[in-house]
Amino acid sequence: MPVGTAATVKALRHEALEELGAGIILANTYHLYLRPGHALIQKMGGLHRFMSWQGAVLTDSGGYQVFSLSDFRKITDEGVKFRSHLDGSEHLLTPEKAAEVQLALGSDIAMVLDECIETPAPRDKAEAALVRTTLWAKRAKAYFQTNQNPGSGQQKQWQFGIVQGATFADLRRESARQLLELDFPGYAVGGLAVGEPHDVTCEMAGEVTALLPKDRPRYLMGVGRPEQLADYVALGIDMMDCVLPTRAARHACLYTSEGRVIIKNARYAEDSRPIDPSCSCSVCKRYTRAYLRHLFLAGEITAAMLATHHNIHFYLDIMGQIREAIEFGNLAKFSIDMRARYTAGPA
RNA sequence: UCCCCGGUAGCUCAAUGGUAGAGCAUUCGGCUGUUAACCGAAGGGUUGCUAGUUCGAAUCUAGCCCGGGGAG
Repeated sequence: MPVGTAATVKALRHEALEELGAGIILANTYHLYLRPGHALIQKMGGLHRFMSWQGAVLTDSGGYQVFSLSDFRKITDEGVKFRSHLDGSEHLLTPEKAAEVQLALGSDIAMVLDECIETPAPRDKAEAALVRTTLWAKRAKAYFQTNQNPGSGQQKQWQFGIVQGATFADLRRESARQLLELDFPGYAVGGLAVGEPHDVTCEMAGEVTALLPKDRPRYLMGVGRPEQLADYVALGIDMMDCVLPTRAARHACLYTSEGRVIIKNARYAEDSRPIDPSCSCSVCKRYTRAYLRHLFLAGEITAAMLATHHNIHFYLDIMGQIREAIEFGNLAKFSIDMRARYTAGPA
């Protein structure tokens, strides 16, 4: 899922997303609640109609902002008290409020509010966050079920639970067990890829996917690097989202089949090759590295647009290749090849 | 011809007698449920030139060069 926090995948028009075959994007409850406000979006006919996007939308709950906006918040069992990063105003985000906002937005998949903590974290802190996340999931589900309005002709929304437990395998398992009792239509694994080594991420994800039902979506939140995606799929992960392809693109880092290309580097000044010679995206078909580099150095908006287009194509193409590899039974080999190409470095 | 203002990093400018700095640019890193067209590091100086005063001058003095303005 490309990330479109503020109801837009930065630097990409929906036409481009459709061309790229993006079927679902991720938007953010916290950001849309602050601006333009869920009431306004509801008045405009819901998130899909408001942003004119016919694909699916998953809304994150604001749980990650509990972690990333740590200077601006205070957490209690009731919820999270935030100071807006926009104007400093105070807001209380509770599990019920997060569900309410997402119902108003009308996203296809809503996430429960969770408490995401940093790693490495002490065990007592991880336990507390786990307990609170389950408590919040219970309340979020109750609110969601009571207030979902199937008579309105609106499409039915799904709500996913989120497993926490930091880097403790037993806590991860316990968190999964507690959420399974609540019977969500899909489950996410949260609080990973926040600084711990990749093999720890995999170990934790593996502990959880082993317990979650195979016939419901299993979503690893916030990952990952290109060469890591196949590892997660191999562990049973069905869904992922990541800002990396879009953010890195705006910062002049392009992902290619031969590794990362830092397009601002002087070595590309007279490089007439496409970003990735073996890429079939419309940017690679038309533009050279030299031109892309020029656009970045000149600070042109088009640089971000073209780079983002390519990186999203690259990520979605990897997912396509992973599906193919599964079909042919050689996912493990694909994963090894991918990592080898990335350690080899760019052309 | 005279008077005034200025000349410091590639650019725009700080530093009023005591170790010459900043922003931008350049080069190179980083970015994992977006506070992020962002963040970090590095390179880059005979302070226009020449003399002088001083323990010590980007800073004070004189002359010259260059730019801008004014007077005639």
